[in-house]
Amino acid sequence: MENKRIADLLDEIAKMLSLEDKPNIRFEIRAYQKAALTIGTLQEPVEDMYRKGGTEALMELPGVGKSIAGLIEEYIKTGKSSKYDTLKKKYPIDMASLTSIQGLGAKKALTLYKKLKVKDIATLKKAIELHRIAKLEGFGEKSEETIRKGLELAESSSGRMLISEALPIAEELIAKLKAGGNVEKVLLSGSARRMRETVGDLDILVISKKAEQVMDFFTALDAVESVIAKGPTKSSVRLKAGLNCDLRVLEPQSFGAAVQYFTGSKDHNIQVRTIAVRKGYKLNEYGLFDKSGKNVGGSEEESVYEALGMQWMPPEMREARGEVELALAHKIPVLVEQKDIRGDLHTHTKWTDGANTLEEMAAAAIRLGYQYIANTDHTKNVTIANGKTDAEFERMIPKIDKLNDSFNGKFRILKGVECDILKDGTLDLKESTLNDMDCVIGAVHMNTKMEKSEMTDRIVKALDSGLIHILAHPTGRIVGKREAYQVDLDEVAEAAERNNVALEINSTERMDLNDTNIMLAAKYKVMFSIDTDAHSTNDYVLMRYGVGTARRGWLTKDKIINSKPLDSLLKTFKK
DNA sequence: GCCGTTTTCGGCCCGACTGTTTTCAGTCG
Repeated sequence: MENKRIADLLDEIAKMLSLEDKPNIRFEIRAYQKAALTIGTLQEPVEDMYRKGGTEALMELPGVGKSIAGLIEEYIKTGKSSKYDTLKKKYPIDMASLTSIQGLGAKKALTLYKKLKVKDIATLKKAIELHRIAKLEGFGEKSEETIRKGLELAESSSGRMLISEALPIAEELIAKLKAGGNVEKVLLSGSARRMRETVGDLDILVISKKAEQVMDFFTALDAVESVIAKGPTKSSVRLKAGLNCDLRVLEPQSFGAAVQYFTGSKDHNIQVRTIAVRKGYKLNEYGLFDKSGKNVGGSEEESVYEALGMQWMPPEMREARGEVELALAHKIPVLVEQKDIRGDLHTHTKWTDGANTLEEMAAAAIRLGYQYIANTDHTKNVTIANGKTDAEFERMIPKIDKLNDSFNGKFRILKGVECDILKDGTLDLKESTLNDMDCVIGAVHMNTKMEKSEMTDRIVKALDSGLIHILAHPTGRIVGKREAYQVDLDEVAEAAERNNVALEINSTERMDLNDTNIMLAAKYKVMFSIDTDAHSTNDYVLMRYGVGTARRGWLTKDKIINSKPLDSLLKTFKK
């Protein structure tokens, strides 16, 4: 039983509870939502916890008490929940799908069911086609249009965009807002500031005395497709690029609280607010107010946390994963930064499937201030990428040596290879060839549909060869496109620790390892390598997203091999 | 339904915008 299934069950119960007409039901709803969140973000399978420690163990989880622990027990044992079934009988609606549509919540969904027998996406579509929603009491033409558009959006995509696509869009909007005048300060907040791998929308905050002009300017920008809402403090638009953007105009004295609030995450904020309440404050987006109603939050985010007895923490950490406790203890780690990165250890050239020559890749890296790159082209088994043989790699060695001579010691190309890990866990090149390389990356590319134990053994065997320095994209996932293959990351991390192999944080749309897997792997004494897997000189810019992901995994500089100077990097590569 | 450095009972984060109705419920973040 996956945690997600249990979390979804609790979430749907919460949605159905919101239809109940009972006093104080909203707190029960919140309790189910909170429990769903806890379980949804848990690393360890809840089922394992239950098998080991029963309902007692479940009740240790924040937000899980006697009732919900009992419900989970029932669900694990029988695959059913009587509470869920009772509610479902009363509300036989596909709540999860319907409420995922923007502008449609549980209450409206219920009305649609009662009046129009809408119970899922298909029946909703029909109701819209027949133009029946607009005629309902409490609805209207605009409501129907909102739901129709929301449905369209939900169907056209999952609604989220890669951070590497969204952040440049946000930065362009911010530049426009600054250039447009009337603003004193502009800042990106929301999940993009937290560097989540995908973002659902953009949240931009400004300080301005001329809110109306700013809103007019913003909603009239070329990048805007349509205006969803427009008010004096908040406007919301759909961008042509395919995502929504909110703009909020704030007062200088509340900017700190607003930045804190809108950066989120929501769950982080709930924890921070709870602390505020406990200390006798009230925290909202306008400030941190003491009992006399005085705003003690200030114009900076730091001062809000400080007033609450907390240390400021990087936005990437704010996911309610224990950072609040660390902040209260003033033990927030110093996370790796982009400026710490001294080189890129996973790059490709024209020789296999890249777009640039090695000379061009080196020149671009030098311009970025890097001390080194590893040239890691593909091996023969990866035929679609024009992978090379042992003999071909051997022949490259003198060429790279010659090129390195031309750098006069100021830059170094490491002789490398992205060696395919074959189906049986052996490597695609000979041991003698790999031993001639400075940097050997092991990677799984083919035959990825294996049993979990089989895939785990395959990778562990490759690591145990002692020939690999870095394991590339350890889980094989591609955001929004390809699921991770079945693999036991604990066993892989253990093997990496045993063999002194760094795990890659691949900065492309793979985002692999991702933040939670980094946290999982970091329980072991392993190092990480943040790489762009660059297939052209343009790809070097992706490094910031890999660094962002590493920061979301709470990694410090000393855990990142490519933050090391060349000589100490080469020492760690010596087997 | 959960929880406790104020509590085992009585709290639980909080506000903006929209649409429809005419004072507010629903939705969202």
